[in-house]
Amino acid sequence: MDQQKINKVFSLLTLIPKGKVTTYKALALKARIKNPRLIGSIIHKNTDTKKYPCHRVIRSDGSIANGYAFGGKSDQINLLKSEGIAFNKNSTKILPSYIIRTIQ
DNA sequence: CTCTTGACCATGT
DNA sequence: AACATGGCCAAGA
Repeated sequence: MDQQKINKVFSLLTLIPKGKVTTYKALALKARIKNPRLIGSIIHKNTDTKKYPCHRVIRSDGSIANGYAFGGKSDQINLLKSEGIAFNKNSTKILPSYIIRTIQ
């Protein structure tokens, strides 16, 4: 992986406003990465929750990814709820109005 | 160099 | 809506 693309991904993470989330696909498009899986790989290695809000990144269908390395899905959901993000009835998916599908 | 794996996605059922 | 399948392509073993 290019270091440039990695930096791009993390700088984009810092741009996500509190109370919103974005998707792996959106990040991949903006950072010119061809496979959205690579986004997950990148942010999994650099586990700096304090610097970068990796809990604000979700799948394109609105559900939470499996591999969150800080207590799993439930912790991630709680973090997002504490930021004011609402979920559906099962707490499995984020409501579409909170999701940024395209990054400016 | 060749496999296997993955914080995914779109499509079909 | 929920599940299965195949595709994707770069890292790592």
